[in-house]
Amino acid sequence: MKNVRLKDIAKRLDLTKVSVSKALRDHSDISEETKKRVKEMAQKMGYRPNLVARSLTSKKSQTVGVIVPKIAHSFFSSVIEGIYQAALESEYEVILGVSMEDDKLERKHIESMLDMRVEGLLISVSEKTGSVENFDLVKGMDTQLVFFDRGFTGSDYTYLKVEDRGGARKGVRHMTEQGYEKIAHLSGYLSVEIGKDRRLGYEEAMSAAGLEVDRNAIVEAGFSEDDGYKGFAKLMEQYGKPEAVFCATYPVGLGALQYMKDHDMDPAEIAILAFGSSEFNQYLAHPFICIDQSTFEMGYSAFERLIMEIESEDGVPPELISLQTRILNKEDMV
Amino acid sequence: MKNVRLKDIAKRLDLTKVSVSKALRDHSDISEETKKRVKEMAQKMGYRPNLVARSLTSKKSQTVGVIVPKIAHSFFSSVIEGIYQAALESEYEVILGVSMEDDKLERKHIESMLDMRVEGLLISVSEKTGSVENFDLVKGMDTQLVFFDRGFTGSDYTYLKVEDRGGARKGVRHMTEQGYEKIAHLSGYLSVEIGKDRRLGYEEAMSAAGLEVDRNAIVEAGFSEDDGYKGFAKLMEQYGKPEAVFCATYPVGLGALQYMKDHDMDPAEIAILAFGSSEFNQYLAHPFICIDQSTFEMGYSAFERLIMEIESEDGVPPELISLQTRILNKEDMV
DNA sequence: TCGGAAACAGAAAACGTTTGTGGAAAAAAG
DNA sequence: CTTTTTTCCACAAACGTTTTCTGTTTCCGA
Repeated sequence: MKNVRLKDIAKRLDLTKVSVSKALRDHSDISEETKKRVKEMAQKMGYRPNLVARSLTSKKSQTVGVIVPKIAHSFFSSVIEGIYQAALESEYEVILGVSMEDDKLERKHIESMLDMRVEGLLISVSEKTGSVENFDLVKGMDTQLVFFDRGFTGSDYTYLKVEDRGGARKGVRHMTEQGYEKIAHLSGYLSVEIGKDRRLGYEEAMSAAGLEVDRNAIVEAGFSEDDGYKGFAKLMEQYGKPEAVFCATYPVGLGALQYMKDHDMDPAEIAILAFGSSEFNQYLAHPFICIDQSTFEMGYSAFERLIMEIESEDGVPPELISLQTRILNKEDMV
Repeated sequence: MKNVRLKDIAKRLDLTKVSVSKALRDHSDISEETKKRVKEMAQKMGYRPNLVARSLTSKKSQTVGVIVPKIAHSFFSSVIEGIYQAALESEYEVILGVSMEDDKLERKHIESMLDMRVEGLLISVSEKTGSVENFDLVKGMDTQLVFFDRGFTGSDYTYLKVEDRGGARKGVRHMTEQGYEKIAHLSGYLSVEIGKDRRLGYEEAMSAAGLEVDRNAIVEAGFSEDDGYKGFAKLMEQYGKPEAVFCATYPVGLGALQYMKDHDMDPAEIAILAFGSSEFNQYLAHPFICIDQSTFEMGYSAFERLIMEIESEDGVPPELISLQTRILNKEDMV
């Protein structure tokens, strides 16, 4: 009753394990009659195929690895949900690893996953990962690699990212169209690609609207809540109160909000436009206007793309895929 | 350079694959000298052990499966983070499956995971899973099963849950001690264990404080945001405005809050006590008082426990483990 | 100088599958 | 009837490891 193998079924039916294997997989070698007998016996004996043995012979693990910097963060958990939705519709299992923003740990995960012979890897790189060399290991193996959200533009791998520059432009234009003029910007670190791109989008939209791009209206804050808090403080000091502020990320927006609360400012007076979104947005006393990154779709598409690369016979050239953003206003909050 | 096997290393060094295998694992059969040579060659050739082959012979996959109803939900993503933290400190990889609150899908995941020969399963059951029979499959295999958060009390498996009744009691007592008297309750479904237990705790704390348990002050709402919205509406109708309301879950609290916003009520006038918590709580105009379930710890402990059961030689009796809650006030919000 | 232990390495078998080849009997075609 | 084809199944080998068993040297003490 326990740990039934093909051999055990075979013995009971006076067949060989090979025939049983074939019968279970509906191979044409086997008669309908026999197939039926085999399947019934397998059921009765509680047979469960051993996928690790199968992987060994077939050289296919039907498994992909996913590595993210963190989980308890609405952006990633939503992307992951997209990944899992796509996985569900595929025949692959998913091994998830969390790098906790650490390149050494990221590397460790890659190694284990390669050793497990995953057929593909879906990675959003850690903050600390300096270069694409961290992934050279993959080259020696029959494993496809696809980056999502955070990756390397010039690499040999497909990379799905949001269209930062265009998204920022769209968001800021939305504000100018509403009549806002004194629009400040708490940017991300300019050393990071998305920080730079979002800022470029901001500048472009301001210029396009015929508004001056005031150096003092821009503060290089960072990406976290804490960065937002400090950045907003600096902004108040060097620029004064804006009508609206474009924040590089949702958490940065939260930090700014916190500053206002702590300093008895009325959040109603300053509109916040944030890159990113959160399902909690509607509960804020004054919800942000969000440049939504369609996180779920990113996960879903990234997974689909990876499988495509795995299953393609003769290699797919790597692509840089930019996903469109959309503006979430109060009205169309979920 | 690609797909190097023990045999390949052996050939280059004029050894057998067995010796190479032993050398790499520091077996005492092999001289230090040879070990060094082997390791260097392995490194040079880019050897990566094949864990699926290893699993097959050792009958240990060093892998556990985790099944949760959903991911993009702060409760679960935080528990998962705890699980991953514990996994990191262990030698096991984690395969994650999402049941999307569906028992059929849950079952499908269990089957695949068993077929992959995971050594253990960590499950928070779906809403739809009626009985523990959904897990009978596990019995036939060498796989340990541990429930967390949602599980079955009378089963043959260890179950880690939060101490709902005591937590609710503690929370409500906290309110009565602050002087609140008209405390209403939006409960979860009473058919569900945690719904019933939290309500019992509420009633006990009210009685203990010498306050009347008013039937009209209790509405059986549910667990979601939507349930909270409707439940609060009903409460207003049948009971009127309370001084405080104890919500069965954090989302229920959000629903109630939304109702207030939609009906021009001042959220400041009604304190919300919620079972559960959220990292966004501090950004609400009037943060909830939370009965925190120490989600991270639950994930961490559940994983630890599972590994313990896997590695114990001669079976561990199943346990019902209750985790303590703690009250999060505005002051000690992170 | 002998006996025995320690150090080192190889051979064979096993883990549970799948794939490929071969072959006997039955069925179809001539 | 023979020949050919088809149907059905068995056998052997392979996937990349680890484990157990066996064997050869070397080294040491008596």
